[in-house]
Amino acid sequence: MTDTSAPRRQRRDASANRAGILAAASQTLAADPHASVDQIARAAGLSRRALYGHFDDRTALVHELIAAGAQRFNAIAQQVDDADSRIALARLTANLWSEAAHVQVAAAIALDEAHVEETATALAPLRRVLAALVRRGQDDGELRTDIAAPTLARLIEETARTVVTRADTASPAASGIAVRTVLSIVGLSWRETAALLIAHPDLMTPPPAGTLAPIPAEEGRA
Amino acid sequence: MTDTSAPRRQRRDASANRAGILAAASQTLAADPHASVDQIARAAGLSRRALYGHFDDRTALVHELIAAGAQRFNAIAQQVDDADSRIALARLTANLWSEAAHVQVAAAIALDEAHVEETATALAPLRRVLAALVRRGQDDGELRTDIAAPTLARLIEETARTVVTRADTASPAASGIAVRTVLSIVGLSWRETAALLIAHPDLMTPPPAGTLAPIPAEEGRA
DNA sequence: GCTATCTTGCACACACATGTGCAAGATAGG
DNA sequence: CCTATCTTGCACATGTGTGTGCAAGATAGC
Repeated sequence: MTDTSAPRRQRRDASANRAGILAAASQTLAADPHASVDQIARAAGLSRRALYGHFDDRTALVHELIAAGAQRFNAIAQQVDDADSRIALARLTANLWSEAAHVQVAAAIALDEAHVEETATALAPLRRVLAALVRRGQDDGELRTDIAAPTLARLIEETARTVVTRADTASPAASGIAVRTVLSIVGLSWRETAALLIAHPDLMTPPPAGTLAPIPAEEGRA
Repeated sequence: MTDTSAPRRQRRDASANRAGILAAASQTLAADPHASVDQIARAAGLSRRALYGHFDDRTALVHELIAAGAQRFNAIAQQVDDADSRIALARLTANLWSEAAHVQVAAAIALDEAHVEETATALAPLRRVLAALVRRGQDDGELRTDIAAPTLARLIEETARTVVTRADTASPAASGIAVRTVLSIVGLSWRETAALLIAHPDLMTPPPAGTLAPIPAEEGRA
């Protein structure tokens, strides 16, 4: 039935509220992965009942958050293509950080027993990029070789997650710390890291807005 | 009433069961800080009801775990007194690791909203040692100075926790990875770390049993 | 201003966890 | 072997979270 005379469109405030719920959930769950549906709804300025009008399930809501976060994660991973694995790693971290507000949720939820598996599959592309990066870096003698590639990759991931999850996103110095931490894990001394960052000043100044975020800027709400 | 003719002593199996509950709780909560009392009791081979015969509260049980873990933590911290802060840090990590089975709980619980504050105060001595160590190391030019002391101390702590919490304790290589990770965070290159570990082979072979655990086998209860 | 859409608040039913009371059974230990 | 101690299983009250149904009210949008 191609119902040309559709009874009526979806109201605009409805989709705005839906987006608001996602934003609120992102914030709330990043702080506490076990936050209740009521907490999320309240944070979005809606009632719990209204939330269930937009999402079938609590898990449906979480699914959507993970999907969105993973998409950003993976998109960032695809963009990195520096010849030097150390630069690539640094850029990956820095770019990832610039999206910290959007990915903190995924990072936090990744620790939740109930959704580990889902986040794992969602982040598979990023994992592949990282694994390849580490392997290549070790072959080229740029990264440490005293730790096996898979272990090192995992270590980078866990460390990065820790920094992203438990850092003050607001602080301007945080980005630098994240990058330095990853490069440390990968085997560089802090002076080597400093030299590398001076040689590549673009690492600390993320690409102009738009380049990194192909996802339409979701308009903010109250 | 100094009741000389005490009705009867506490049975021996009772205290054994109490210890069993603590051990089970340690294991279970390390894996999932939100594990139910029933899960813990079952893991100890007892009924939920029996557990409440040994502990007033769920929190009472957690309290005891945190206290025991923190005591081990802090005892280890006190023993480290190397002149070189890098060696001290490495030894601290290695010794801490040798008690990993006992401290994983505290590390896991430390992330739980409900008990952060308690673990924070319980681990205060360790934090002080670490803070002093970092400050001294920076003054002596042994540790990186591009990150402020408090931040670096926090970074070390978070990283160590991550490794302790999310590593395969069984693997013999894990200890080495933990030490290398901490030294990396602190600013050393992986080759510097390797050289340091070769120069101090005692770091990778923890002191003989008994040296590290001055805690007397906790006898009977209150 | 009419109406379909959205939100709200209240009512449930259900599941799960905590903590307690009590009677009946097992058992360590004198 | 006797008995105080311990464990067990059940029932119960309480609290919290999830998901749904329904009627009444607000409001966007034609």
